[in-house]
Amino acid sequence: MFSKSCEYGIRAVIYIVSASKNGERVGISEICQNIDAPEHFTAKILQILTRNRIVSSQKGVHGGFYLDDYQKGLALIEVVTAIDGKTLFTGCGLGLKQCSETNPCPIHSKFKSIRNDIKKMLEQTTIEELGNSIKKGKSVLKTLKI
Amino acid sequence: MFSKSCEYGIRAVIYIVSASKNGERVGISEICQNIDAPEHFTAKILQILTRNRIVSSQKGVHGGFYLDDYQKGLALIEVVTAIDGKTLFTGCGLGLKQCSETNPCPIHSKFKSIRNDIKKMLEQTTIEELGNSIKKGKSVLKTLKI
DNA sequence: CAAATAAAAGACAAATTTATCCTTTATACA
DNA sequence: TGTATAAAGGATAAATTTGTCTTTTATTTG
Ligand code: FES
Ligand code: FES
Repeated sequence: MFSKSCEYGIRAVIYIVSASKNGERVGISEICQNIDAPEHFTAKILQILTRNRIVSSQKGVHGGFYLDDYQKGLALIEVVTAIDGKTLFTGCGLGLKQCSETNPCPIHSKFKSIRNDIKKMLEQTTIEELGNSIKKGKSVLKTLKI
Repeated sequence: MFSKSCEYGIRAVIYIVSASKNGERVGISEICQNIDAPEHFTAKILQILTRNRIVSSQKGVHGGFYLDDYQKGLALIEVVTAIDGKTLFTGCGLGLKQCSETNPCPIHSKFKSIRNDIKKMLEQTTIEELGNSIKKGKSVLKTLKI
């Protein structure tokens, strides 16, 4: 569904929101420990999100990553499109060069419906909402004991 | 969503069903020309499907691939699981080592719902049904002019 | 200003997926 | 029976994704 990069990216932003009380910044090593992701690789993904103004960052002492109020309200789809692009929402389910209404593949109609459901879900879900779920202990960002 | 292998595999079986009138066999090169897929690679995917008894094959003169009546009635999910496994239907949307009801990730509930929709769709769609759509000219298996 | 800190960036490496080529095996049919 | 045919299978290669390591840049703080 999502690429590994995207999975790490989503987990990272959710962790940042859930962990940074009153504008505190969260370092990359703390993030990766808590979401069980490779540090340098995840750092690169956060660079993408920072360039796309989905997360904020600060270098130097007491630096780290954080989300401002506007960014917290962003929907998950912003994170996904920044990392994986929009192929998931526009591409053909059978890999035809382009999804088309006039020359559809055999599963076009059924696939389109699912594709739209995914899009809708990602549009309706905010980063903050998921962060709150973590804060409340209602969900986790890494599998506990293997 | 699906791997390239799976996309080729699905398109191949649909083409075979749509093209083999009265039990005729279809050769790999004909298949690949009509679904716009790499020949040797697709051949390997059809080997997997043949080993899993989702398609039938015959070596030698007048040999090729075909589906018997039972196979035509198989649902698309058989093709997908044979090639991509069942991760799409059981795995965590955020890539946690395992999807769990008791320790869910923040999007578990919403993702599970979509995952089930995909599964249901693939269970309810038969290969034959999609082949008929091609036969009737209602859909295509490759993008015409680029 | 100098030192310490942490993200940004670039280069490289491993792993996986996708793709190609060549040989072997089974089958039909002349 | 032997030859042509087409799938099966094995080995290899290219491309992409994922992961690691090192250097550079920006920022804070003393
Ligand atoms: S053409 Fe395949 S999903 Fe639209
Ligand atoms: S735990 Fe993530 S989808 Fe179930």
